[in-house]
Amino acid sequence: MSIEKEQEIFADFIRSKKLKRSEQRQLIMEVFLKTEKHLTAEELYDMVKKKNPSIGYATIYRTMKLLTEAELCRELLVDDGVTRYEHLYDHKHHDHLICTECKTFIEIESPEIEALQEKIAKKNGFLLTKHRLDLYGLCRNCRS
Amino acid sequence: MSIEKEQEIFADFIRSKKLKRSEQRQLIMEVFLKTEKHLTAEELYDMVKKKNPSIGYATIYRTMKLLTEAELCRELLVDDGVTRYEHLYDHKHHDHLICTECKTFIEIESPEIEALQEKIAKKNGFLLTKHRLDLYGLCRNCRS
DNA sequence: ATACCTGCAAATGTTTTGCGACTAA
DNA sequence: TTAGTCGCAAAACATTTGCAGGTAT
Repeated sequence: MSIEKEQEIFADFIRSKKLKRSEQRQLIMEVFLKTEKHLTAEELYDMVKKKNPSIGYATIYRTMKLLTEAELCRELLVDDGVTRYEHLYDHKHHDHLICTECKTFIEIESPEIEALQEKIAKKNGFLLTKHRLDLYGLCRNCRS
Repeated sequence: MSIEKEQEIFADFIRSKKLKRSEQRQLIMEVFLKTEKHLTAEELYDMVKKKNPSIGYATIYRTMKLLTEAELCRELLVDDGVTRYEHLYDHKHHDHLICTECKTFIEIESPEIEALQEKIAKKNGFLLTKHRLDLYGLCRNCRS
């Protein structure tokens, strides 16, 4: 899975905002894009630190904010109080099935649920801007 | 709407856990139960402080944990990072429609959505323990 | 040369915890 | 009397920010 398109989008974003490219941002972006997981800032920090031991937490957070702004990343807030980051580019909207034991994230999609949500919002006079559906439970392995 | 039944449940809970009754817990419980809103710890603290100015934050948090254990309260985690508390006793399971502007919470219920969730969980081999559905948007008043 | 960036440490905001004094049982 | 409880201040935790020095354009 190539990450070139995303890198290009980020480069454009940096240029359009009159920001600068930097080694650190480049590295953090690569680590994030090459890992198809829902990573926490800490996990990202640990991975990036291996390639650049002088990196600071602040740079991780600041870069992830930029990637989020550039729509390459989505911040995921789950019930354990730690923000996770997931790929957004070329990913359809989806929700999550989360194993509370091993923290596996499975992405799910349900047009039927989305339709029902719209119906409920409409009935209550709301203009829906976003939603969040997390299903928590035990995965096949952790049920035993 | 009477709160006697809930008070009785809490008294039983306290007894069964070999804890003690106290003025502070009684007061916090009353303030919580008499307010049919989704309160934050801070809001609760402010309200309780009016009746007992010496109350501390820690007592609010500790008491709300007890009420949650006693199943009189549910902790609600929404995207602004602040925990809110809502009544649980005699309240059916429900989700929320939240106005991001005025922070109005509307409780919603959808057996159809719940059924679809179970179906998705089953398909993925998950044993569902809980879920969370928040719909964010603008309410009728805030749309203008 | 002029922004912008970085790492660090300090600050933030929410929630939890340790502790000595206090109080219900 | 002996647990449990309280309020306080300090700690914990994830995240953000100010700053002085460094870097891309």
